[in-house]
Parts: sequence; structure tokens; C-alpha cells
Amino acid sequence: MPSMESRRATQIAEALQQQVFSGRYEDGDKLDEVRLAEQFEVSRTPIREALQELVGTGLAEQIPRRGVFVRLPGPVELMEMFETMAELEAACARLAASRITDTGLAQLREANSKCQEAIEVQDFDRYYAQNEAFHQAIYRGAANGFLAKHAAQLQNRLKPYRKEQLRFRGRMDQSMAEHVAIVAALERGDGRAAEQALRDHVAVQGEKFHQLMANLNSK
Amino acid sequence: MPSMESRRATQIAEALQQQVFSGRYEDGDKLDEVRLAEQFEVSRTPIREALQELVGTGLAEQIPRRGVFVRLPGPVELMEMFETMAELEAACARLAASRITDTGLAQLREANSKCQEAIEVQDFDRYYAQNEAFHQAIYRGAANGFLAKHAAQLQNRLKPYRKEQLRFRGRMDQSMAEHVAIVAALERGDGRAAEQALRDHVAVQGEKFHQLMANLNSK
DNA sequence: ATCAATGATATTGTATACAATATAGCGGTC
DNA sequence: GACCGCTATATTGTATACAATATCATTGAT
Repeated sequence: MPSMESRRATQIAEALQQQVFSGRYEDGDKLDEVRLAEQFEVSRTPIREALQELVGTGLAEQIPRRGVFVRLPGPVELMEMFETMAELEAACARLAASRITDTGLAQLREANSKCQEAIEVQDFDRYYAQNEAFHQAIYRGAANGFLAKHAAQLQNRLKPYRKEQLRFRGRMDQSMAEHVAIVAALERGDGRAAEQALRDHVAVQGEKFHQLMANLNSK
Repeated sequence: MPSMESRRATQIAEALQQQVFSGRYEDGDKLDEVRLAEQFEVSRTPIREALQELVGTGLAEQIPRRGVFVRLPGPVELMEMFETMAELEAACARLAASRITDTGLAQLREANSKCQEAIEVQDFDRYYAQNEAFHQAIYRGAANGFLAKHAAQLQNRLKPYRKEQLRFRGRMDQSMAEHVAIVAALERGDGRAAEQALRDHVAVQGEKFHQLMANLNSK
């Protein structure tokens, strides 16, 4: 286990990301350097570095000589992010259809069976963890490290929203069924089908759209 | 014209990016803080911020307590980046087929006619500039700001390689012909055709693969 | 001679001090 | 009373000082 990331700045960046995800900040809230400095009991320097990381990941915006402000996606941007995610995953699926290995397929089936176990005890957190494993197995299946990294990054950013959505009635079962269809398409080597299945799986349409909006408003 | 970005750190980041693109650094070269500080006649502080930006865009890698090192893509990662670019643009094309406006189409035709002009005088730089405009018009056509931003970002990172490729005999003409086909597909609203045309246009296969590799080795 | 331990040096990470710019409050003018 | 300009204050950006860690060379042992 290399580099346990002893830089304070990075730790602070991760903590701040958690705080933003947990809804502690509103969109547009200022991330005050001196306030955060005393809050984390540290000087402004590591705070500034942490803020730059947040800006880099898109969770905050920096306005020169004004400060940095948290930047939560509104409905429009959220839809755009989900659509982009759908396209990225669809691309992974299409590529994976002709590239995935037997062990890759085995990992997908493994993740799915663990998803099924989570459903049987209605454990949302556990389901999401295994769901994440499933999707990352697909990224790997595309045999494109660059694409996989970006897909994983966006997945991480959408995590809070996707996780909440699972709590809606029947969503886990539907998600599970889609997973099975995706694996089937990949086993057949049917790129077109896998691509479309994954796109639909991730896309936010119909009932899922309303669920997402309801989720947004409740915060 | 707001915020002419008077932060020194940002200017330095841009300058460094240029230097990396221009081949001034080898892969793995260390970006020494004190050396850069005297080179830019500035203290280490803005240098460190600039380096963080480079790390954020993927042009450098930071190893805690060791320093930051330039990270140029090797053949494999470069192919992965082009493949990802192809998929992103293909997605934009598919979405644009049903969303692009008349003015959007007009912009595409406009960019193409300027590309044609550049070909007639064999002006590579001018061609690439208009080529860039063409692709960005497609991104906008997808009516997804998030996707467009990411596509533009990756395009920027691949810029040096794509630009060099145009110098190979006949590449501008071929590129131009493909542009025309893409616009035609979008005019018909044929998403499948537009998607595939753009994917092939961006993909690095066959002769283009060898050209790209030759380009890499010559540096 | 190779390797390990130890100390000297160099470099990164953080704190503090200073400079430059923005924000806010006040008074004046029309 | 609204708007403009000025001064005082606060906040960001940069420089410098200090601390912590890594790198390197030297020395000694096997």
C-alpha cells in the first residue's frame, strides 16, 4: 500500500468533498479560507490547495480575487451529467462486447449475484456498493484505461444522486433485471444491444426523471 | 470582457502547458519548483498552484513529498485517448442529429467552407483552426453543455497530435470529405450515420495509426 | 566490494508576513 | 432620495520563513 497520502491538503479536499456531498452547503455558498483554516486548525495554505482540488473536480468555482464558491448542479446540469454518463457507459459496453475477457464476465456475474443478495435483505448501501462494482467491471471490460478512469470519475460525482434513487420502490429490482440483460448481451458479444441496454439503464427518463427531481427538491 | 485572469498562477499554468505541448519536456521530467520560480521570476507559491492545475488536467503527476513530473502519454494511452475522443464525438453527433438548430447547421457549413479555403492555400494552421470550430459546433449541437465542455477539454489535450497529423499528404482533403458527410447526415437527422461518421473521422486506424506513431517517434 | 546505518543537504509542505485588490460604509452633490 | 466618489476594512494573491521529509554521500561492518 503506497503513499498513504499524508498531505494535509488532500485530506482536507476529501473532507470538503464529503461535506459538499452531504448537503452541508448550498449552491453558491462561499468557501471562506480563514473560516476553513480555523475549522481544520491549519493555515490558509493547505486550505487553498484543497480548494483548488475542489475546483478541479468541478464541485466549486473560483472567481479570481473574489473567492471560491460551491457549485452544485441544478436540474439542467444534472440531466446533462446523467446523459453524459449514459453515453460514456454505452461506449464502454459497446467496446466491452468485443473485448471483455472470461474473467471480466465472471466478475460481472459475481457482482450481480451479490446485488441479488443485497436485494433480498433490502440493503440499499450494500446494493449500491455492488452496483458500483458491476459498472466498474464494465469500464474495465472496455480495455481502455483512459475511458475507464473518466467514467469512474463521473460516476463518483453522481454517486449521491444515484444512491438516493435506489430507495424508490422497485428501483433495485428493475436495476437488477437490467444488469442481467446487459451481461447477456455481452456474453453474446452483441455490442449494439449492450450499448443500448446500458444507455437505457443509466439514462434518466420517465419515472426516474420525476424521482430525481423530487429528490433534488427535498434538499 | 470580464476577469482578464490576472492571477499569475494561471498565466504560469498556461505557459507551462504550452511548453509541455511544444515538446520542451520529456516524459518523467521533474518540474522543479525553485527552478521554475526563478525562471518565471516569482516565488514558489504561484508555481505550486500552477503545477496543481497541470496535475488536474492530467499533464503532470504529483507524487507526495517527491514533486510533480510531466506525464506525456505513451502510444497506448494516446490510442486510448483518441478512442475516447471518438466515442465522445460520436455521442455528440448522435444527440445533435435530433437537436441541432438551423443556425447550428449554418455554423457547420460556414466552418466547412472556411476549411475548404484553407485547403486551397495549403494552410495547415488555418485549417486546424476551422476544423476546431467545426467540431465545437457539433458539441454545441448536442445541446449538452456538460458533454460539450468535456469534449472540448479532451480535444484541447489532443490538439498537438491532431494538428501534426494534418501535415500528412491528403489528410486535409480526406478530413474535409468526412466533414461534408457528417453535415449531410445531420441534415437528414440520421443519428446512426452521423454517429458512425464522426467516430470514423476521429478514430485512429489504418494509415492514421502509422502516421501517429511516426509522429510520436520523431520527438 | 557490497550493503547498512548515519549524518548532511536538498526539496516539499505548511505557517506567517506582506501586497494588491475588492467590498462596504460614509459623505457629498445633483 | 439616488447616485457618485472616496476612505476604511476585509479578503485574496504572493513572498518569505520555518518544519518535515526525502535524497545523497560518507563511513563502517561483514
